[in-house]
Amino acid sequence: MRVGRVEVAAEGAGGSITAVGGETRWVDDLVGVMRELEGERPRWVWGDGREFYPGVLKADLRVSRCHDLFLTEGLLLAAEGRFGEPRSVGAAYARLHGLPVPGERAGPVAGDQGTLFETASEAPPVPAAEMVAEVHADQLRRIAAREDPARFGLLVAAESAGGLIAAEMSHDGMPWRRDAHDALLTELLGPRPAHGMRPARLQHLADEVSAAFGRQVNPDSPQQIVKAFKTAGVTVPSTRSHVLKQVEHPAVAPLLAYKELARLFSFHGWVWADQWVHGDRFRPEYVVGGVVSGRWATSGGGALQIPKIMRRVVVADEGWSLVVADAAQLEPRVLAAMAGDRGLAHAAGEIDLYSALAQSFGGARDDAKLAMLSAMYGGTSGDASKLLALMRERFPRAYGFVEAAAKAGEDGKLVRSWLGRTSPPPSDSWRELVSTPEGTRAARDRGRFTRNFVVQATAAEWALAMMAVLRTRLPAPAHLVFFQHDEIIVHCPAPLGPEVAAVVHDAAVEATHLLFGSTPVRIPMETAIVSCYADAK
DNA sequence: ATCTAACGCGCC
DNA sequence: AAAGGGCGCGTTAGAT
Repeated sequence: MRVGRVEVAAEGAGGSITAVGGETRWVDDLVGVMRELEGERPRWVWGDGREFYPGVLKADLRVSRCHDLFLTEGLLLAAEGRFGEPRSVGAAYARLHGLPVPGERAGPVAGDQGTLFETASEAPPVPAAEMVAEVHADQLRRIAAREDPARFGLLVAAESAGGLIAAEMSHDGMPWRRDAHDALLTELLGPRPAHGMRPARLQHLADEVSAAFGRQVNPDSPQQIVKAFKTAGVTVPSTRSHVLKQVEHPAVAPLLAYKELARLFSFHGWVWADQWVHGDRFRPEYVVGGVVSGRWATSGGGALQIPKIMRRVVVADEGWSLVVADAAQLEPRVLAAMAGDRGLAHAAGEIDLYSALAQSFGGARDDAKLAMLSAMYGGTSGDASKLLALMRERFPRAYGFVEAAAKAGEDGKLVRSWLGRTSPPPSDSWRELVSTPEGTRAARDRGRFTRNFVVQATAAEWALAMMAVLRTRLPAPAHLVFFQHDEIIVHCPAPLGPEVAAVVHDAAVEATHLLFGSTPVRIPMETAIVSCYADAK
């Protein structure tokens, strides 16, 4: 069903609302009016979902789809080679009208007070509805002007859906059993210590380290550790755990144990839980498109770095289940589809891509995997060069695809994902460095970045498309509670588990079709219906 | 007192 | 000879 776009701008409790092409109305209860209109499933157009949508959720309304001007502006600016310019509606409007751009870091202005910056700190004094309307119209024009407007439009829709999902996941929270978390910490570290103190187990390990060195050493200080080892006659280049594992010294064992537990204590300990877990729900702050490749980042809570050992405290509510699903071997499958490499696509039609690859190689699965990863990451270590030669021979189009991306990067050019997300340009200092004799290293570094960018960014947009589809098809009250690059968790009443798993499967198929049309490549999701996250795979 | 860089390691 | 892409974030240690 084709339905219209409706622009909204909140101002206090009320706001303005405009069916595109029609009159702008002021309404005192914006969310109430939106609730009535949502039945027609319009695409809501708003400035910045991070500000706008949480209030809508608090009022218990969820919308089907939106066009997020802030997120879209970021995609467009990057595609236009203007990476990093301010993305707010106010900034976009100011650019349209040649006004000072809020948030812009302009060059220093001559003055007798040293460094002054010409910055418009606030949006232009124009009604929000007017800014939304003009920026929206401008964005639609710029999307239409892209090389492939249909693909870019899909990217915009997927990114905007990501904005909805991120807000909803923060709103709903991920099940997180505070009592189980506390028990786990106590088991590993000892009881919760007083503020500013080490837990008993950590203090014990720290004392062991000092005893082994025969003097007081702070195990949190790499400098002190390196010095202490030197005094003991052992020279270490760093205190990374894989380095220390090679060292024979009585301090090593307690030190490694200390480092592991200290990280748990400070990153995901009691203080962390006090801040981020409430009512047995973990509510992190996601940053949609926070990584240049389009992956999400977090601005708090470290949701994308939760140690695996913590999975045991993620437990479904009584009578509910977690449907845990991840897209296995997503990046090589995406590469196969993008590059149109028939051989690789054939292998990517199998459940275990690397095994299929190994057959084609006539080698071991591990070799095939290393070859694939080296091609995507630009690695050349160990046996990789031999394997890469084989890769080039057997899968010339896939190999050529990532090589071309690497070459473009080395030449300082931009690269784009399948749907048109664009890499940042190299910095001025990079350009200077690359033109010098010592510049080859910098060029190769950027080549590796752009080589990986095309694959990682396309994988990220596949995941966004998959979630966007999934979100609209989930049977109520099932809802997404977690997303980590290629993995999702849905929380649902237990009887709905199998249906949700089926919907996840369908969403993956649909996303593959949306991006790549007809392709032999399959991007399957492995799903598990569990009550505890730790029980998945 | 506050900011920043480096380190190191958790996740994909 | 070795070598890989992307992040967040707590701690230390040095700079301001």
